[in-house]
Order: sequence, then structure tokens, then C-alpha cells
Amino acid sequence: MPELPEVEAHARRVRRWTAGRSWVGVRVVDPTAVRPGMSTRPSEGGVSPGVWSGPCGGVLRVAKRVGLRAGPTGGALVHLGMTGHLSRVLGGDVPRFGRFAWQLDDGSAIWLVDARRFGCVVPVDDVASAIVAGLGPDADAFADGTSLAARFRGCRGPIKPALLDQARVGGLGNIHAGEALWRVGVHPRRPVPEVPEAAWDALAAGLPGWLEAAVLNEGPDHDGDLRYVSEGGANPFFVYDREGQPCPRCAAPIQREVIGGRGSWWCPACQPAPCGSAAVR
DNA sequence: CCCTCTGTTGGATT
DNA sequence: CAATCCAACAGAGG
Repeated sequence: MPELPEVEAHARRVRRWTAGRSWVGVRVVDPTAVRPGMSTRPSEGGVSPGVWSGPCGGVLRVAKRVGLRAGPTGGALVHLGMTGHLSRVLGGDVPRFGRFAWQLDDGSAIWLVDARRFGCVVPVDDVASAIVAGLGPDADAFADGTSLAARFRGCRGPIKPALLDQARVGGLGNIHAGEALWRVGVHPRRPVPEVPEAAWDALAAGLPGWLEAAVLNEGPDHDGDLRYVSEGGANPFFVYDREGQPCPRCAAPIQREVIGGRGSWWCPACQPAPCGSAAVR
């Protein structure tokens, strides 16, 4: 799953691949990948992909969505789900797990490759408006902690699941939400009203740089293969998937617990548990 | 080989 | 967004 940084890295690549080119068609290998709305359910798929011909327009990226244009306003949104990526293939081969492709006038094709099939292509009449529908501002777009905190007014629950709510703030996923909380020293289960002002300030100030660094870490040149977690070497994250390993800051053993249905990792020393939260094992 | 567990998404249900 | 279940599948570990 691509979160904001990996989706942005894909968008930049697609922008390069499509610059100055034209669409010549699409290939629908898995019709269930083409859905009427942003859904993770293949059973909702099967809609028409629309007409793809003529100059490639600009490539948009908002939160975890990519927008491609076919014509002045219309086109499609792409969501990568958990395991999706966009890969360029020179020639007519169908890559393993290739679901859908946009064909270009240089003989190449941009493939939505997705083993798990939560990713989707959503044809829309107006890319610019559809791509922001239902989303809060991107996580890297807050001028200060006050405006960031304002997105969470009225929210009582633990901070980490709240950070994942795309209607409040766009682009954060399980990994980067956990990483950000480690950076600012807030326990993932701390109730939103108990998050100190200084932590909101630190998040608003830090997120743009942290997320851009993660984009660059994806690398500009590879063909789109996922190397987010599993491929290409060591885990690049501070706490994600590091249960029992020493905290990079203080060496205390990282803890893991399921919060809001998602694996969550934190440092018990840098991120003290909120009052009344019993440590489970 | 088989079974169980985990998971970068998000939505529905209870 | 409180917790749980689900979509659909790969990969790791026992």
C-alpha cells in the first residue's frame, strides 16, 4: 500500500512516461479492476473504461489517488489498494498480475499490476474534481499545528486510527502514521483530545519533509516495481515491523499491538502510554 | 504438502 | 474510527 509517498513516486514516473505522448487504447485483462467508484471490491467492477485516444493530459496525484486524463476534463482515477503498482512495459507482454493497461503511441504500456486486486481504475467525467472528493487536505499541506488539529475537532478516539481517516487528512497510511507518531513522541492509542499542541505543531512542521524524503527514497528510475517493504533490502522505517528491536532513539524494545484493526508499533519509552491504558503483555 | 497467520487499502456492519 | 468483519490473494512460518 502505497501511501502518499509511494503513490507520488508512481505519479512522477507516469508523468515522465506520458510526457509528449498520446494514448492509443487500453487493455482490460481483468474487467473487475474497472469500477464505478473508489471501491476495493472486485465484485463491483465491470464498468466501461471509456475512450482513450489522443494526447495524454497531465497526471494528478492527491492523497493516495492518481488521476489520468483522456480529453479536456475526463479520464480515470487509479487507486493502488494494498499491493498495486504502475509499471511500464515496452511491448505487448502482459506482466504477472497485470490487470489493466493504458497503451501509448511509442508501443509501451502502463500497467496496473496488483496481486491482491484491491486496486481499481475508476473512469470519471471530471478528474480534477473527482480526485479530491471526500478527502481532507493532504498531510503535507498544513501551514501549522492549529490548522492540522482543527481537522480532528470532535474526535475522541485513539490518534492513530484517526490519522488514517482520509476524510480528515489525506495520504497517511498505516506505516507513515505510525512513523510520524514515533517522531513526535505520541502513543498510537492516545486519545485525540490528549494530543498536546506541541505534537500537532511538530506533525505539521515535519510531515512535508518526512513524506518528501520517503518519495525520494522510492527512487526516480526503477520501472515501478514495489520495493516499499519487501523488496530491495532492509526495512527503512523506524518502528514499522520492528517488534522487539531496539528503538533507534533510545534502544528500548519496540512494542506491537493491534489498534483499530491494524498492526501498530511504538517505543514504550519515547511514546508513553496514555493514562488508564493497561499494557497488554 | 497443509494449515495458520499477517498484511502498504477502505467500506460495511454490529 | 470503537471494534470486528470482509473483499482476494501472496508469502512466510510451523
